[in-house]
Amino acid sequence: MKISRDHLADNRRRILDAAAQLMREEGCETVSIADVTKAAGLTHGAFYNHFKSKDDLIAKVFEHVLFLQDGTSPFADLDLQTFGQRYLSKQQRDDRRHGCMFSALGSEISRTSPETVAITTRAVKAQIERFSQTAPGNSEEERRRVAIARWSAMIGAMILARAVDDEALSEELLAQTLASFES
Amino acid sequence: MKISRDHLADNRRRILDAAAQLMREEGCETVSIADVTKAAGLTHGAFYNHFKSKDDLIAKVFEHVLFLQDGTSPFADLDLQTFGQRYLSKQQRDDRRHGCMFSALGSEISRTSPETVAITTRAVKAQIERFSQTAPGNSEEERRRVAIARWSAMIGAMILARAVDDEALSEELLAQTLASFES
DNA sequence: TGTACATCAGTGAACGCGCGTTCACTGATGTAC
DNA sequence: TGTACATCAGTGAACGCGCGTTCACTGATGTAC
Repeated sequence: MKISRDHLADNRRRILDAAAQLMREEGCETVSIADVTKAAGLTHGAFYNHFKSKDDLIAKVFEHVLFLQDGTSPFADLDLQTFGQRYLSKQQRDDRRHGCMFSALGSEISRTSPETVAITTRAVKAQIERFSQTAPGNSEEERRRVAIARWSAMIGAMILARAVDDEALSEELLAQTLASFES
Repeated sequence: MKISRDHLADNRRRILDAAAQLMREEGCETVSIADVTKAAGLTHGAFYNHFKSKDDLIAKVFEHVLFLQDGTSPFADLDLQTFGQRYLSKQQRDDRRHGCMFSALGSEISRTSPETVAITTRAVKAQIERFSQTAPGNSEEERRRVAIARWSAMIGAMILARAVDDEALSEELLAQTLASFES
């Protein structure tokens, strides 16, 4: 059956939202198109009216989360230090579905399509430039260095904190990384 | 056909080596048992004489790389600063097959079996304790904090460096993270 | 040391299953008059 | 405004394919005498 144009755009957005959440939780490749369309309230056949392929969906999910959805994110306008405080928290660690793409899918990105890597590259550049503006330091170069090093530490610490089954160690990884930003 | 005991142990080791390399390159789940056994010079049926399941293989690969293979690794006995210099290099970035498990598979670890997560947890603890011994700082607590923060930054920077298609940016991510350790 | 036999790791066909993708069909929506 | 028709997004059966896993069979190895 044909549906209204509002519903069409809505269905596309629901597929993207569902895919963005499921992929962060289960991994890009592990999630199936049937899982995604079911979570969006559709059947799998509808998928190809919106996306060319699964690879295309992955690229569009990265674009959706890293650029289009950015305005609605509670992390959008934070300075580097406040971002770090919110990021290196138990809530973020335990909420993969709505968390950072880089800690949830980081090591999978280099295995995705060139399109996805290109979108990721733009996002990394933009994020570093944003963080450089509020990073501490006496020169532009130093602020950029601090922005890169601290953002890298956040991502690495979050990945390690999620990869261990020892709650005390997991919290220590987050807390000590945050504490190292005080200097 | 039956084979000698030397060959049996050798075949198991070759399966583990092949799996360790292929998984770091293509991801734990993406690699198939047929791929692994073929790379080890066997057929897929031989696999179940050595491992209970694919999940079992993944756990044994982590154990193999993180503990058993450790003595042969060129990174085994380095102090934190030298480790960082070797780690944050283009060679490491471009050689996923033989590189760090955490940057190659980091965001997949939390989706693996409890056995694999337990092995990873032991490895993270051991690595932090090792790095704490050579990290700079005036107290044991401070050295441990620096060890955690710098190791996290290495892993995050390597993941980002592999996730972008801009060579200059990629090298900057590695170099600036290493430069931030100079303080 | 030589022989006869039991052992068991490797082989490759076969299994059920879920995957990504296709497509004929449906029927509500949008449009032309 | 009302009617007749064209459009096209969603449905669900169907496709080929590769996956993890099983198993009867093979034949070199290890062992008992």
